[in-house]
Amino acid sequence: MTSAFGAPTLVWFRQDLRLSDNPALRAAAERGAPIVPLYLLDEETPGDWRPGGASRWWLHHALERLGENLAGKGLRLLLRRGAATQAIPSLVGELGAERVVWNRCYEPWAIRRDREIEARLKQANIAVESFAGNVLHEPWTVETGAGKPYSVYTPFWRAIKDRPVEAPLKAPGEMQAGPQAAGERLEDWGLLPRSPDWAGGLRETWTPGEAGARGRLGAFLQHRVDRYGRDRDRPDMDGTSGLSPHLHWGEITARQVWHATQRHLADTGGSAEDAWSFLNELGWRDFAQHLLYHWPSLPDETWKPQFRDFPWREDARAYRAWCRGQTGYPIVDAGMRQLYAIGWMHNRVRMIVGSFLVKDLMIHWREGERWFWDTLVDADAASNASQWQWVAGCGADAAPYFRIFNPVTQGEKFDPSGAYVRKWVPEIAQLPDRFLHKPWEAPAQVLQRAGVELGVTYPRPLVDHKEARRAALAAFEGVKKGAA
DNA sequence: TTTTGAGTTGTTCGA
DNA sequence: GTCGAACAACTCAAA
Repeated sequence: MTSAFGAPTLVWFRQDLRLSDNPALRAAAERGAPIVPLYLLDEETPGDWRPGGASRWWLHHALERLGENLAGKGLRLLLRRGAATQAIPSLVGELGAERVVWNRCYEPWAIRRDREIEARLKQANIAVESFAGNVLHEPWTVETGAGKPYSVYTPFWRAIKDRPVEAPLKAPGEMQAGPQAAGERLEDWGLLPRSPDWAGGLRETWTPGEAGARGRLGAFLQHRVDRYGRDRDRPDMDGTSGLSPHLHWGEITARQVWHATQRHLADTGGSAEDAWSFLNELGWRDFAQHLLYHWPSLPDETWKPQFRDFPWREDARAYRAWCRGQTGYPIVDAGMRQLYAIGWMHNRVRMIVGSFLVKDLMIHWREGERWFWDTLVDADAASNASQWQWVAGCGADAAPYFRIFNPVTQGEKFDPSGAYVRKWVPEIAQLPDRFLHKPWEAPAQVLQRAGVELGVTYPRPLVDHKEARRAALAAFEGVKKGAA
């Protein structure tokens, strides 16, 4: 089965669905041996952390694009399904491959899996090479003066911000194809939603794939990065990069984004402050990977032990109202509906809805984490877990427990004209600005003129924020005493 | 070892 | 309307 050019190399694609700046692919291409590119739908990933609905939609399209891009270089993407620890070694045998390469992932289940596969392959005398994954700096290369991992962001950032970032690699040219093996058809994986097809908003919003990622980065650098510091907090404006899902799936790398931003700054003399506040967000992304690598229980367990006894409430009705954007707090509902419609929510609003779930409703942060996992196209174990723990106040580098977002104040401050709420909560769009973020305070006449009937066309507030805040503070007080 | 300064994203209250 | 202080104490990171 081996070609005249020798035994093939298996290039295993995972969260690196791109050709450019792909160290594993690059290394395989440079060896000159024939290449078999593979994507494996891994059935060994723990059930809670298999791609959710929105992620599956993204993955489908990302694989289509990757397949086309590889075809352009003479390769055919092989699709398989199965338990990776079995499937990879057995495919290697089937192909007569003598080498397997991949780019690293940092989720605990991925690390376990990769170690096991590496051990099996090496036992069979197969060469295995792994390369840096999609981060600026790998998690173990950043440590405190005492040789320990960081658990506070600011010193972590100080430690990396001036460190050189590896220059991105070019995509390989034409490559030598390895032997054909029987693969599956993407359509048969059922990654796309049917009956109902809820992906309309996703299709209108996103362009999965390497070209889509590059396009987004280009537009961001051209139009938005120079105002990033101001606009990034405004859900009513198009002020963020929108790169998160592309970064998660590795259609673009943090290294590419880092260097492109630096180049933009050097070439255009744009605002350094704004550019650096964007680069700082890449720092946060690395920090989340760093935390997950060093504290692998982060997605499942409350990081600060004293919070394990926090009196979380079971309230299926309130949880459902939150998920569906029916809490009666317009900014919260707008965010949750945006999420459901397009698979993404503005970062500022993520904090507001998170604080509301955890502190106003006192529902466990893991419930929020789970919903986000299923509905976000950028669902990423590290970022998702660290942000939920942050907002709940129980994580590494947590928000102080008394930092409880007021959904009315936040709405008025960051969506001052109400454009965001009006877009996503159209049934109250006719309300005047001064009542838009607090419809329950509007006089009956104003409500009537706007065609709003509270409790009928739009819900009354699920809880009274002032009261809920008091209750949350009291509960946090209890956790503190419990620890003492 | 001890000390010191500091810590993403907020709110409320009272002057 | 605007401003500063209080909210709590703890732990991290570095000197």
